[in-house]
Amino acid sequence: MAARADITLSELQIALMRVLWRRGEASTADVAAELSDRGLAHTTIATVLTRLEKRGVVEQRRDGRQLYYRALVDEADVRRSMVAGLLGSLFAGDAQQLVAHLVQESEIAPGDLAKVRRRLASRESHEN
Amino acid sequence: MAARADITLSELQIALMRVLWRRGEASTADVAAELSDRGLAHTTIATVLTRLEKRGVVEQRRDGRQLYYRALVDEADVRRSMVAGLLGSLFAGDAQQLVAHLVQESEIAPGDLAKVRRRLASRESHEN
DNA sequence: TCCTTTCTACTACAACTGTAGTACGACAGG
DNA sequence: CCTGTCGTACTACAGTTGTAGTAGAAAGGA
Repeated sequence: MAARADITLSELQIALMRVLWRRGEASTADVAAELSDRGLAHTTIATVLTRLEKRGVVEQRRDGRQLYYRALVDEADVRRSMVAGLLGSLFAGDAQQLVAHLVQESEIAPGDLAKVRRRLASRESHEN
Repeated sequence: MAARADITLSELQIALMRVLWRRGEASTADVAAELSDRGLAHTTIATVLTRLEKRGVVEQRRDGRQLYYRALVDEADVRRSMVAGLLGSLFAGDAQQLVAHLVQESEIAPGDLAKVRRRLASRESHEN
């Protein structure tokens, strides 16, 4: 639900969301614990979470004194809009160029393209 | 040159840069003219250009009263860092997942993967 | 020379972000 | 009951971005 077109999140925001996506629901403390390697104050985490809530990206549930958060957009939604954004502004909307870039920058090996295709083919059946 | 690691630009900034990349050098007016469909005031263009200059992303040359700008980073640099950023935060650094995403979201057809690979292969042989 | 057009420099301001401190209420251990 | 701890709410502040107005200088036309 709530597959809004434009869901652009910052790196930190995505990091928090990833915790929610993985766990389904998480308290502020849970999120802070998982991101403890960043050395952020827990109030920082709380602030970002509150802002995401205000923005409608996550929802908040209260249990006693604690707040539990749950994502309102899924990872695919965010990927969709952010990849589309990058594609549009830097690759003239041409995904082939993006793939070519990945290969040239050695982010992916040419042979892996076939691998991806095979993997997808076996997963989907209405494909040619 | 100046292939700094982190060159993250906003959509608007990229749009300005694209003009510079295409033309090599362009005055504020040139850039404004090419982006006139956005309905921005030319002072807006000038402001953004100045900020990019301050940030070291472009350089400025003065000719009489006019300022001419020239990119100090090339498109590949920006693509590199921005794609890497997206890859890292949203795809766990796994480019195969990104390619799979592109196919699944119909940004690219499975058959095009082979096409890209072929295209790159033939380019490779011409490469000096 | 004087008025008008054209640029740039400077200033402004609202959003959003990263980051965190402080205050205050609730709860658990003595 | 008292006190420290914990968690949230609120406040703060600097940096970036989008957006643009205004002032002042320069150049051009009459």
